[in-house]
Amino acid sequence: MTDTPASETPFDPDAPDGGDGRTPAMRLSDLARARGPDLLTGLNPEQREAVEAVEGPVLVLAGAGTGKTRVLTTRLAHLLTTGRAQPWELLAVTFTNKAAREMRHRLAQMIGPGAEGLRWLGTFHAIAAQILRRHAELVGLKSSYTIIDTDDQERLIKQILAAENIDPKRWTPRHLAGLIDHWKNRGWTPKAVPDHEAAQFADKKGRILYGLYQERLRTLNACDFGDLLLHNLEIFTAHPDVLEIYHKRFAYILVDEYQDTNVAQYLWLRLLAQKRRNLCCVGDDDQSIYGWRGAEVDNILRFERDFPGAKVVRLERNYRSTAHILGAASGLIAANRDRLGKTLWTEAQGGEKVVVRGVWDGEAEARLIGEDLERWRRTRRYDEAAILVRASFQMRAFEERFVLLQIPYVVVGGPRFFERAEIRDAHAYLRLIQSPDDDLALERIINTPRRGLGDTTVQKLLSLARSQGVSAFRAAEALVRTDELPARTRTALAQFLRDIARWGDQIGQTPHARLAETVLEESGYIDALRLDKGPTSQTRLENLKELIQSMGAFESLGAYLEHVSLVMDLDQGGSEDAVQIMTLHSAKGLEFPLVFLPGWEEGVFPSQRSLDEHGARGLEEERRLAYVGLTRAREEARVSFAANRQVYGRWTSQLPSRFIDELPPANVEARSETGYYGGGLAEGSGRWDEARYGAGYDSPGWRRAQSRGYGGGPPGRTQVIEGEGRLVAVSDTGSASAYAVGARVFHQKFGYGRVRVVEGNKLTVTFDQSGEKRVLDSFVQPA
DNA sequence: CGACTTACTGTTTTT
DNA sequence: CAGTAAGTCG
Repeated sequence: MTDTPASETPFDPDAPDGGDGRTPAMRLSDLARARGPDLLTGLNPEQREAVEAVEGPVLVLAGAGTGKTRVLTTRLAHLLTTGRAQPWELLAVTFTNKAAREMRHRLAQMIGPGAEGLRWLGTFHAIAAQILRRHAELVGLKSSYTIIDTDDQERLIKQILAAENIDPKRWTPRHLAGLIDHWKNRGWTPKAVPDHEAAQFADKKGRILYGLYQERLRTLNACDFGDLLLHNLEIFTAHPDVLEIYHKRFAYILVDEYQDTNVAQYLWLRLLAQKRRNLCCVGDDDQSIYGWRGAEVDNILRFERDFPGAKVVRLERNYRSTAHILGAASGLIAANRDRLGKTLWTEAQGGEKVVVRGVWDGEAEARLIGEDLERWRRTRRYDEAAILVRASFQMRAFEERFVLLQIPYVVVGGPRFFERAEIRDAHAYLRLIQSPDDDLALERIINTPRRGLGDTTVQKLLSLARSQGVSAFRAAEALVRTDELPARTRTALAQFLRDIARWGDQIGQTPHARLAETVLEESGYIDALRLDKGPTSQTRLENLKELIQSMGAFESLGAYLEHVSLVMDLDQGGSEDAVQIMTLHSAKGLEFPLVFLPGWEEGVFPSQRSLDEHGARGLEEERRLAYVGLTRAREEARVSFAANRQVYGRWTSQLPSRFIDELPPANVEARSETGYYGGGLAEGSGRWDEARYGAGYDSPGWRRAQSRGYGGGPPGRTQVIEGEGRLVAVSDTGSASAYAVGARVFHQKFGYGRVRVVEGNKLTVTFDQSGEKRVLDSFVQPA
């Protein structure tokens, strides 16, 4: 993200945006005349409507796989080529850098290099940061403010808690950081936080602490991610003249993934759009999966109320998946109450049904999927397949299995490059040499590598700094001129200060990548890492090398640091043929021919925590997550669940997810692996070998019963789930359990126990060895 | 100040 | 179970 210097007057209509007098728009309209009509050809009627509804508020409800990005980019291109707007008059906001990059790229394919002129295409945060740079003084910051990450944020809060004598064990810095984040997401300044919210932390000190934190940030000339938006809101509401500038500037506003906006972002958009009302929001309420981080589905649900006369366009024609996959996904999501309602359809005929399979445990699940993948590989590629899990702890079983089978895989998402400690350390050095007053950077690396400046020294330094009202660096400079410190400490500190100053002097003279190298070498950081015989030290050295390499692409050190603070994202070059393993969250927006959806078990998916903490709302979000998962599949989706799973080292008995019951039977094939594994029933006890898992599954009666819960189904329906020639689960979905309270039972994993509670076919059993568990009655046998 | 042991605590993720 | 963070000892 290249930034223009703050000194420029960007709002002058004659600003040099276009360059040589022939503005991009003129070039673009020439282009339009040349090949105008083909921009809209190939769009279906709804897509076309969404593109051409140019004036006034528009809400585009774009279901999964309905060509959302195409509509978005075509709309931008359309605005430009028809001459309605100049590139710099378009505000196009996304959530991720990836999405912004993608949009710019696709636009460039449509209209050529003119796409470069869209200076206001970017993430909410990047655009808010740009605006804040220009008006920073209005909220008490300098335009050179730094953007701090969550690490710094927590450290700062920790200091504040310590200063306020609050027990950091009872009230963790992370907890407060989370609350403050939440408040900022809602657009609340300290004053605006409602009492009942503020009272949540440390005996009603929440508001005060939030205020102190904001104060500290201001003195450090820093802000966190939430502040970028919040400060924008403050500026816009307190300074109508500034807002006016942007009203003039932004002729058309476009928002991607509108269902993910939080309150602050919503207010921001509303302020910017209220004058011209040319706001087009694209989103899908059914794919809102970020409620836990502040997204308000409500924003999309009430769009028409907020913008009276809004045009609503539904994109429902899906170009991605087979009819069965769509049917399964639509059936599932229909169970949600809070939705605007869309029905995906496709002209595609045929295709496989969604496969649902039950297995004994997590290991068997990994084995089964491994085999599927090997079979798939005979005709297709590994990178066409993805495994989408609810939580990352599920990944390990697959990784272990794939290493064994030598199936190549990549874990997408994982720990981020810029979040690694060594990268943050390197950045802290660079930040410090650039602005020595950056206390957070100083604190991070003053004793990294160890140079004898421990906790006591740092504490002394910080308290001195606070009492003098100066930065820690300045305080240190004063301190080494006194006899306050022990001789050794004093020498070490003096040396450190001299180093920082010396490196600082080299900025602008030494190329910044080279300078970074020098700093890491001369500080002893590299040496310390070389001496470290830990298993990760080698990788960390390589990471640093990569960092130095990537710096070369930037104009200056400042430009580089600005970039990393906002774009914590690196292009992941993944061209090898490998199976992709990732969370459902990180799969949003992607698609794969073959998708595995393992771990569909109560407690795992839907996640117990979601249910506990957010009740019905949490469940609906989990269901949307399931919907997102299914709709990633182009050709085949395979859901699985295990009867037993090891979570945090403990074995737990699992119940199939309620989402499985909610899949329309017509689109599902409940596959027993019996035939394939050639096994009969290991210990058949008469009633078990009669039915196959699939037998009763398609019956509407069974399904209706299921959706009401396991207890109330038609009598006598038996569900058998098998794997590897051995009986893994039998579920009597019909009549009440054959077991009575007090009965002695045996379970393969948990051993002997006594039935304590019977609810339909679910038992609560007190096992002699493993304590109380909830199990399906079919997992146990009379003892 | 640094190495070692013990207690604890575990979703989802971007910016 | 497994990773980390804080606490204890030399």
